[in-house]
Amino acid sequence: MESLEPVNRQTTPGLISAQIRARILDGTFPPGYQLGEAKLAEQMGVSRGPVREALQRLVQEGLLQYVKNRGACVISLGSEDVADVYLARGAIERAAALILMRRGSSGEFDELEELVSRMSEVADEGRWSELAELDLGFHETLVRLAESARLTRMFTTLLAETRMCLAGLESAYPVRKELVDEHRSLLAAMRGGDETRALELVDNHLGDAVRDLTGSDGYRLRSNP
Amino acid sequence: MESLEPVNRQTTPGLISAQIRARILDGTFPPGYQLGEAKLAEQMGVSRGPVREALQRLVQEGLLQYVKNRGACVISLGSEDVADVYLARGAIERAAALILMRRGSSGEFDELEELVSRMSEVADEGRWSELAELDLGFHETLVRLAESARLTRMFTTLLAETRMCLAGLESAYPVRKELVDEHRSLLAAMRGGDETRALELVDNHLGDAVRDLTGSDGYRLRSNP
DNA sequence: TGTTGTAAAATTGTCAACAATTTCCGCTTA
DNA sequence: TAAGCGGAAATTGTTGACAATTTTACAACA
Repeated sequence: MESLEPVNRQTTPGLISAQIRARILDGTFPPGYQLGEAKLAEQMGVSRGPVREALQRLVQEGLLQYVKNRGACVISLGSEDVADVYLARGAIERAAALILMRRGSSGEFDELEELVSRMSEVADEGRWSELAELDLGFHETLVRLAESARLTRMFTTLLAETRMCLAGLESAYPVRKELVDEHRSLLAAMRGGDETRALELVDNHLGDAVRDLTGSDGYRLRSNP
Repeated sequence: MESLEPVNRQTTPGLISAQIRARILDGTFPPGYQLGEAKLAEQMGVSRGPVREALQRLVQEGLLQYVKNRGACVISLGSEDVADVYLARGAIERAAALILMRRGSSGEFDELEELVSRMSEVADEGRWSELAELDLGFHETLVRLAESARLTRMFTTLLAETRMCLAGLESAYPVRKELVDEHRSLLAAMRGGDETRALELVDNHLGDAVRDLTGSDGYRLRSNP
């Protein structure tokens, strides 16, 4: 017998927070921007209650900062924060990679393979913004495939913060030539079951990203000599 | 000149959520218990607004579940959830251990040494509940010493969920004889800079905990043969 | 007896108004 | 001119009331 999916309508604060989140990530609300409850409420045609709830949700996600009696404003991530975001991503992604490798079912990797192929195409044609999106998609998929509710939950927040890091750059996304190759070789290492190498590649990949974003090397997880 | 600490008065929702959190963790509000906003508000002498905000905060922490139009109730963690909590803890704690080992300054470990000593004392005298608290304290300290805001933030939630797992057991905390030794040898491995062994010990330690909590082995990160 | 429809009760969702706090601006004063 | 001091304006925090939804209870009916 077919199981029926439960209907889940969106809640009002959910819709509101989704809109604000999108505005933050696409740069409409830049870092430091102060979000007045009354203004937002009027613009969206609701009262301040649901808006407050939405803002608080975004604070928990790490996209907004709340100061008592002074409201919410978009966080601005310094280079230390960028390094910390990628450090935390490393923790989650290493665990996800380990789970996939030790699970054994190699069919899991096909979805990742597909993404790498598309990255390769897109990179050849110089569509950099799409490449950036596929890059994030690869990592998001990696964690999702691990099928851990908590790893996924934590990574969702980190992914949003990563987009903040990228949006913070006025310049274009600093795409490296090696980006596609790095994903390809990571995938190969995972397929081959070479745990040590796979974890090393995850670290290096994220470390490279931090170096590109911050200009210096603030990443704290260099491999030992 | 002495630096003056900024005064940070607690916000009302903060106080409320702290109280409710304590009630959940000490078992006053058992898993599945439904939390009515009006009742809580009356008991604490505030209106429903701040209570809603507090509840939402606890939902984000993973202690409550929210169903649209039906309010919040305390989550009940099945054995799958227990395994997932410890899996996620493994991800964070492995990263923290790596950071500490690669940082080099061995003075960091003294605080952990102190905790292990106290664990040993307490275990000899059979004060099990204190031992359980020190156990959690060890892991909390391990992550805090890594000085990563995001690792700490994520671990706080996982620690609360761990306490939920422990509170869910009507029986006493299943303390193992090996508990103290496991911490001691982990600390030794970290001091010695033996990364592979340290990570393995973290995995085994958490895996053992899951086995004791669920009765079966639901932990997904066994070491390879 | 078991199911269906309906109304009452209880609970959550939303709103608008009021209180408390902070910020901003012009005035005074040395 | 610059610092200090109100007071007004703006913003957040909290409240109580009302609307919408869900649950529960109970009667009608096959």
